[in-house]
Amino acid sequence: MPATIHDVAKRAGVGIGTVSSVLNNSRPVNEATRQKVLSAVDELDFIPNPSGRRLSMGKTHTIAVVIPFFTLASQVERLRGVMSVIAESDYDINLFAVETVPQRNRIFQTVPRRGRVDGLLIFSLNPTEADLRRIRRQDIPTVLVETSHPDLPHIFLDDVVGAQTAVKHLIELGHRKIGYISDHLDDPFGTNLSRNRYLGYGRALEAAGIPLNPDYQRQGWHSREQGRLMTFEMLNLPDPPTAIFAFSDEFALGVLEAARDLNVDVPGDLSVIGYDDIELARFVQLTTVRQHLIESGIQGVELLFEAINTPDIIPTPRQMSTELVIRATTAPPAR
Amino acid sequence: MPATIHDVAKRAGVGIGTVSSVLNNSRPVNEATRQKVLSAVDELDFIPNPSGRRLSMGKTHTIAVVIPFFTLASQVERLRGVMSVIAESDYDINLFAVETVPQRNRIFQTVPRRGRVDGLLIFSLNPTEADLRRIRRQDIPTVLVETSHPDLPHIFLDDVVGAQTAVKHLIELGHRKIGYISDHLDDPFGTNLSRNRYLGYGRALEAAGIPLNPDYQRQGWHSREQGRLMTFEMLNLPDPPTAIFAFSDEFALGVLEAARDLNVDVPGDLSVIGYDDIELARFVQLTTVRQHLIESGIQGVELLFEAINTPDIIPTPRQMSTELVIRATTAPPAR
DNA sequence: CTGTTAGCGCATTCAA
DNA sequence: TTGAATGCGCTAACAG
Repeated sequence: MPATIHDVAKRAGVGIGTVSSVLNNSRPVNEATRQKVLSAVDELDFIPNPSGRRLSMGKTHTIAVVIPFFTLASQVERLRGVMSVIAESDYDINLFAVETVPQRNRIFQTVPRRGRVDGLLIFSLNPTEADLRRIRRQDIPTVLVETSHPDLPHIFLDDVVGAQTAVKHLIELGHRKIGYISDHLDDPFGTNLSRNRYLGYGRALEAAGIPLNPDYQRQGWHSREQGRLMTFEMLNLPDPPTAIFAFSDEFALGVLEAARDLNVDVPGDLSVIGYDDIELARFVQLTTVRQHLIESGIQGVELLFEAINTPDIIPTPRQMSTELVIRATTAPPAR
Repeated sequence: MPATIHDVAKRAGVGIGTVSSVLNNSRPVNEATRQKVLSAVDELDFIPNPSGRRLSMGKTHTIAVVIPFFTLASQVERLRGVMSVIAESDYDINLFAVETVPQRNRIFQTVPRRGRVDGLLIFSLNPTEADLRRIRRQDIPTVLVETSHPDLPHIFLDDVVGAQTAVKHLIELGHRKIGYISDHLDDPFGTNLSRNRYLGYGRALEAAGIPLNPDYQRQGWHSREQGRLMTFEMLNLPDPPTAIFAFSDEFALGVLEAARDLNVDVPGDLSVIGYDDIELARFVQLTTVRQHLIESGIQGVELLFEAINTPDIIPTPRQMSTELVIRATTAPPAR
């Protein structure tokens, strides 16, 4: 039904090679015939069929973006960064949201394929050794964002230091009873985000000579609601913490919600600090650790384009800074 | 580099037709050869090249989702609904974010093509007559969400009624000075969302015999910040409104922010009502008009799949209800 | 400068 | 039940 290159060629009275040449500027064409072709293209509203093109060129002009926890604002902001640079390019973007482990495995097995996509942008997930073998064998450019691997270009964010900074801030304010609310330390996806931030938390406490208190640690599935529930438990302890460091802003919002429900004043009776600095954090005046989410998405695609355009060269990973943003949810403890 | 169907055929000692048959169950195959093929597939980690497949079958197994204002939480929630059903299907999803008018036009011109995608899901945007002609000529299934067109299947949301309900609520509380903060009534994308909600606003006022006051209307670009600025202006009026109906929750958040900055008590001195019921609305206890965002995304794809699977039949549009959700930002006026 | 042809990887028909 | 041949729409090499 749609016009093909043959239709255009016939209408312009030329061969298909000429049409292709005009469209791709792949070889010089006489200006007169060039115009004939162009008007035929216009009249037929012709646009080359991408599948034909891909098959012939061996490139898909498509990149896949793999995103776990798509419900989280932080992931969406990263994606936003990606979209902004994709829009300026002539690449298409294939979106893969992963919510379950089987889904994750299926995606890692089927998506990184030459002929399917030209590159892979993976958020927050660690490829297994098997995944890596496939990626290497298929020789498909792959960039990690918010995780890292020695063999793969990536946008690195130092979670350990980020978390440490946050907790150090609380300690400097005078807190000694500091809770940590997070995702499961060994999450089913093999992510090490929770663990790294936990490490930073531990180091900050250790540096201040504060022993770890298991009561002050809770883990649950990513969500504001879970954050709220865990906070309830923690605040109902006989000796509740005076401050809570949340794994993410999402969790931190749940903490704030719980505090509100329990009439616990923030930051008077409870200091709260989040992680990510999603847009909303500013709105609720949440003290948090900024991740430059949008920028991480932008740099991720940039790195990926580099990898795609310079085969045999693995772009050097980039490290992105993380910084404490002090707003209105942290203060010295009541006494 | 990646294995092709020929590699598999050779390794299994069969013809490529047989391999294809096994993979697609397209014709009966002897169990023994079937097993030979299957193990060859396994050993070579073979997955058919989508481009070859698409070219041969004339279907892409891909749908495009066109999303304006991707920065808005409401749009992301819709997309979330879409992703949840896509994940269960064997379709790929191509994402197109539109932020500018030229971008919009380019996308409408190049994306709705057979051979490019099997279907089109459009959020919040109205196709022009020219767009429609192309869609028809290319015979490409297209579903509209949050807008409507008599010739296209769509998920319809009655903005006029939704807005009217919201403003009626304010009037019933006793308000007579009610502001409307929105996107531009004639937005450059040709959307009529702002205008429809404005219509509902006007009708509610009219029904109560309250004259329209131009001072109580402000328009600006979608964003919390714009909402904040417009609210500043409005609250600085000699005779400021006692209630504000915002075009979206996003704007409403800006209103709340402005009120907070000006020390105007909500809902004591100012009632605020939004539109959409994004997840965040519940968190800030915003009274709003619920849109069932996620569900609208889900139903949108469902309709699209229907359209794809039953050619020649245009699925009947679906109407989704809209409902007032009263929370903590609305109350009777101070005096 | 331009027309013709081969081949990209696959599904599918036609023979056998 | 299966192998070989054809064509999907395109780019690029080849031949003029």
